[in-house]
Amino acid sequence: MLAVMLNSMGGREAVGRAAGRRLPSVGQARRPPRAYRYTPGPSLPHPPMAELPDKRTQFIDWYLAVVEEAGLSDKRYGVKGMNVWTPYGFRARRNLDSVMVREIEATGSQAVEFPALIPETEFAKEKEHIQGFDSEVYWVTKGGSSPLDVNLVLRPTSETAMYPVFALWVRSHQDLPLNVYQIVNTFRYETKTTRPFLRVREIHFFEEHTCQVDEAAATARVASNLAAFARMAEAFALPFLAVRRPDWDKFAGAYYSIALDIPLGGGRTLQIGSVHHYRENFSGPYGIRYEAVDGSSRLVQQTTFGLSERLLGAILAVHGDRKGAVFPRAVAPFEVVVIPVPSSSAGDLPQRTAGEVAERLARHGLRVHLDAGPERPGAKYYHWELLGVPLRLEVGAREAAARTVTAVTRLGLKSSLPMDGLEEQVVAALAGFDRALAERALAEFRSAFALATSLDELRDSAVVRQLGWCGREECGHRIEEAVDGGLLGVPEGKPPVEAPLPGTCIVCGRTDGVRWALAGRPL
RNA sequence: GGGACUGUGGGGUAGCUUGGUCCAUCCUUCGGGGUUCGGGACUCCGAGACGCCAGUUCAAAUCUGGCCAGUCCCA
Repeated sequence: MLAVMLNSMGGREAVGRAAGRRLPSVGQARRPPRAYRYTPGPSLPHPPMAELPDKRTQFIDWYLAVVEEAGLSDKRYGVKGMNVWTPYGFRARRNLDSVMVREIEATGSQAVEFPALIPETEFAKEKEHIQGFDSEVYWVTKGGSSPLDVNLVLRPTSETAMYPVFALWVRSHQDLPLNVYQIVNTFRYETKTTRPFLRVREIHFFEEHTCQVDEAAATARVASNLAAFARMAEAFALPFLAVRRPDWDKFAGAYYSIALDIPLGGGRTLQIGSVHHYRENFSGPYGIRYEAVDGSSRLVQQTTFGLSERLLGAILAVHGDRKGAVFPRAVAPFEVVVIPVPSSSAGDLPQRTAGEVAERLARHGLRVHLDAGPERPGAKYYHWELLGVPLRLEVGAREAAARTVTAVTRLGLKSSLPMDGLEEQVVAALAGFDRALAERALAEFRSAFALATSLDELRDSAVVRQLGWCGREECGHRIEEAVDGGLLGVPEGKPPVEAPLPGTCIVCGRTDGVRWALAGRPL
């Protein structure tokens, strides 16, 4: 793993500084974040207060500003697409991973870890696969100064690393199903502009690979993966679509691919994961066979399930707002921040009480941070809102006198919680926050789709279009041309816009085999 | 893969056309002190940069070349 947690940096809880760059600190003095100015120009004598670009009209500027200002990733590392995970960003990632691990292991999958280097000879065994990845792999061709006899590929994904070994592991039907996953870094020589979390060259990758006894079992595994992802997405308050990609857009080597897509507004979409059915496309070339109950030798049927830190980008993109990041409880680096509100007459009472509150909540198992820094409370409010903490607790003289704390969620819901039973009240407030966040996201999700009945409607569309498609490739390409994007494919299950089945293909007007399909512009 | 552009303290910038005014401007930031503190305080003192390597020149942030990095457009 190249991701290294920065620790033992000296100073009391000083996790806020790395490599000379000021990071959002966790345990030390805070200052208001510097003003963000998104239109280049001469400095003003009095710069405006920190203000983010408008999310709707300048999405990518807004996104980059949030990632930078909230200190989630440091993109100043000198290699394109390879960014540094900061202490704060790493906390989010670890929480994200733990949800993925929890849900995939609930389906009986086991963690493994395969090497990062793959011999060219293995990499080349599946023809479509190598064609799909040929242009974006990193090669290791030398050991020291000597050229290698067999060049090595730095894994862009791990099929070709795992499957030769699977062939050794799988002997009998009793070895099946084989369900294993790993969370590792993979490498792709991305040529487009890279973006923190959304498009990187070193990918923090979750990949499950399975071998099944037959086609029906593999199909069931695909369904199980989709269900597991639905549970993850619920934890992230992230509405999504499972869409079967058209043949020309499936994963290199797959029999079919189901993509997990989210709308980003403005007709744009983001693929945050995928589940693939390989059938025997890989088990053939790699010789993954088993002896069946009847004594015959058969090839296994394979599936994979892939996710990455794009999920983190998606969470930022979907939930973030004009004040900055908004994290659902499951991924929030801190679920609660406690802020003492000093006053001249109260002495150290606010600090003391805030400390006690933080300690009680931490003992209750919550990820809590006490911001005891010297800044004024208002500055701290803005700071932690930018960083996306779900719940803020304010403790001042008023609260101390009334035996309460003031609670404000990141969505602005304010309440007064009694000190007695505070732990339960805080947990309830967090649950309420998650629900409100999910509702807000769902409302946005619903408004991101609309039906289209003619190709003209696809042009310059500000929503993702749901349309009738006959399934023919030539019609698909006409659709892609019209939206200036992609035919995402046919949604699994109910389409986003509830409507009776379409009568005709939007392109050719044919009536046979017509289904709802989605078209948008992938980010 | 092809093309265009850019690189000045931690972040953002002025200066570059016409080399000398620059031991480099301003805001922010960072360190220290003091007064403050219920939604981004103020003040005093201090710190920090011309992407890298060559070249031209009496003199280079400024001109030239190569490299590295980044951004945008096209395939």
